[in-house]
Amino acid sequence: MEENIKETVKQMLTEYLQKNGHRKTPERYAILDMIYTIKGHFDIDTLYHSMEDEGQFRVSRATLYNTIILLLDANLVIRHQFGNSSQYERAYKNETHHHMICTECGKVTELEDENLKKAIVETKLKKFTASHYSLYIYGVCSKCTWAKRRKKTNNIKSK
Amino acid sequence: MEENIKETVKQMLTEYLQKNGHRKTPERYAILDMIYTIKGHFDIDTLYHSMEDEGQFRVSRATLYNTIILLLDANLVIRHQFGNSSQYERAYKNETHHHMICTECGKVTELEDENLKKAIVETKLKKFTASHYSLYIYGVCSKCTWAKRRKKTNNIKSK
DNA sequence: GTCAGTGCAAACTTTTTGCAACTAC
DNA sequence: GTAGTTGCAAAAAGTTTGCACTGAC
Repeated sequence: MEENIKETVKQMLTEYLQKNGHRKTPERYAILDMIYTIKGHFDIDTLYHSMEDEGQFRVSRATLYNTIILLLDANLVIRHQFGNSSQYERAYKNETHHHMICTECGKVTELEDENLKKAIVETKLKKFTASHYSLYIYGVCSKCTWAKRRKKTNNIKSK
Repeated sequence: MEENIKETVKQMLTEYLQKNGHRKTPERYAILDMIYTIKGHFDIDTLYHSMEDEGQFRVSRATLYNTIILLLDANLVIRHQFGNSSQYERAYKNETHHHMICTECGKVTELEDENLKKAIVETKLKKFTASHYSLYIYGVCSKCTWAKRRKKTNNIKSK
């Protein structure tokens, strides 16, 4: 099943490259394969090291940046922008999910909610053709809620 | 009315600073004032120049970064992360809106939709206390849709 | 008077760019 | 053969940090 997805996205890349007059380089396929091996989010640096360590295929960071742009355009990867650096994740056969981001510790938790998904998809947009979306809910995770409460109590005590 | 908002946020900042044992520096109030003068999004660089030009108050970039962190914590400013640099906007009395981002030209359009807003706010979250959220809808704006269509036609012709 | 806060410059991180070498076509 | 790609290193862009000085308390 997983292998099936990899084969499919490989074909999608081939089609995309052909249609747009780009070359089918081994680097591009190796990067795509690695991305569809990683589960969840990753940034360029993580991808760079994964390629070398697990993927046994060395590519430069420049090539990673170039290739990611192609893959974004081919709808094979999506980009997120929480934290300092861009985060990416595979786009094909990856259920759309929402993100809860803790403003205290930066932890990102994924969230599935059918009603919410439905509401967003059904929203009518003017002069715009939507392809995908990202919902980020900011707040404080349970762990940090307790940490914050402790801190506040201490502040009061020390006064 | 606008002045009223500025007065209110100034008071909110004073309260926040007092509660957390921070000093009431003129820089902090000048920055807050400038932020509530700007309509819409801004990044640090824009804010830096606005302070000098319109606000006639010179502050260093370091202070801007420091102060923004305080204002985020005080819920007086919210941060967005589209594009390369962080974008900010005032938080108080600023209706929550959603964003449509064109993946071709990068243009960001704001969107108001009551149903959508309701659906998001009413979503129950586990182990998480939400404070605010951001919805980014990616796609192609009408202008770029036409540009893309033209390009495609040309490609076919040239083959 | 003291220490939090500021300005400055240097450092750091992430991303982009220019160019020579390479290779898919 | 040639133009699209790659790797490298330098540059750019955005943000953080160290430190001396300043000013809010």
